Amino acid sequence: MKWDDLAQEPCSVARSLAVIGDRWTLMILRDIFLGVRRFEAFQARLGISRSIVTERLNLLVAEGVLERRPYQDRPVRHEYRLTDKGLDLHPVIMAIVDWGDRYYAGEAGPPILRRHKGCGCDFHAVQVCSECGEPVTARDVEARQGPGVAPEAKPVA
Amino acid sequence: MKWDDLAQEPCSVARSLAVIGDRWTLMILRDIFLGVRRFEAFQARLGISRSIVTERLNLLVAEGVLERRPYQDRPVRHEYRLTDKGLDLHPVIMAIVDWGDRYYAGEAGPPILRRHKGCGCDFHAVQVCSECGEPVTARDVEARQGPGVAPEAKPVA
DNA sequence: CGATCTCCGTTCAAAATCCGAACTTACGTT
DNA sequence: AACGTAAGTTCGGATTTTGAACGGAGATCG
Repeated sequence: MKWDDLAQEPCSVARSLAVIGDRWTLMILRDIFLGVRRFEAFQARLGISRSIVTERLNLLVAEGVLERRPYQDRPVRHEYRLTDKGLDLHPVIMAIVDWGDRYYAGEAGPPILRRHKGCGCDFHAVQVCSECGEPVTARDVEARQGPGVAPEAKPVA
Repeated sequence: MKWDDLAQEPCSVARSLAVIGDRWTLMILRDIFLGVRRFEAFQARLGISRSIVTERLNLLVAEGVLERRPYQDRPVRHEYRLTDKGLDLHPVIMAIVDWGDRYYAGEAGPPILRRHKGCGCDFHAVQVCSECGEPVTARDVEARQGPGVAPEAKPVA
């Protein structure tokens, strides 16, 4: 399998990763959720090749995760903003943050704190079941084939 | 910045991605959470180079995400199992699944259904605030520098 | 007016990474 | 003896990624 084949897989993980499954793409998304919007800022903060920044931003725009919009004329300058589809990636970033905070934060604590505006507390994200509201762990989940897979498709496990 | 520098960044996203931030690594983790445990199975399901499978599994073992343990003698054969640290990656995979289900599932629906053993319902994961239990979206979060960053470190935004 | 600066890219050769295919080891099976 | 299985390793060529330079459209400086 090649990278480009991922989007065709009958698997939501594969199809998502075809868009965001790349280190720099995810780093760009991290920055975007922190408020970074401009090409130069991404390039400077990440310290990576400009062509990679270009390519990743273009892909995210093409996939509807980001929107490229002018923020001034003469000369025209654009900034990249999250669409609703992009905002829905927040749980992905938060899940990654939580894991990193738990296993890779030093003695001092996490590098970034996040406050929930709703209740005013510093928090971390917890995943709960959409139906009963109870926390969900790996062992609480039973996966089975869903309707989106053709019968002749290769089995998932 | 190079890939290897990610682990040194004062950022939980970067440090996590240094371990799991790779398409194939995340695909391997997807399979593991579906119950796949053996080298041959990963290689066959993903259809990627055996050397990549080797390298990724070794990294995950070195980082304590997976455990390599013999499941038979003569000849010795090993399988890869999630450690507790690895099980804690479940929210990451689930967040990716949810996004893919929402934006890339076809008419028919998602390719895989997941049932919550606790309540018996098919569900999707919802992220809530650890403090107040209310759902959290990107707009509800205010990030600021935490204790794990040295004062002289470069600012996060 | 000419020089330099900013922002947002593009181009290109060199370096790093990835891939497929074959090979290896160590057993079991027919 | 020949074949099959599980779990890798090796290696040359294909693909990606990178750094560094270049472009261009306007703004600002002197």
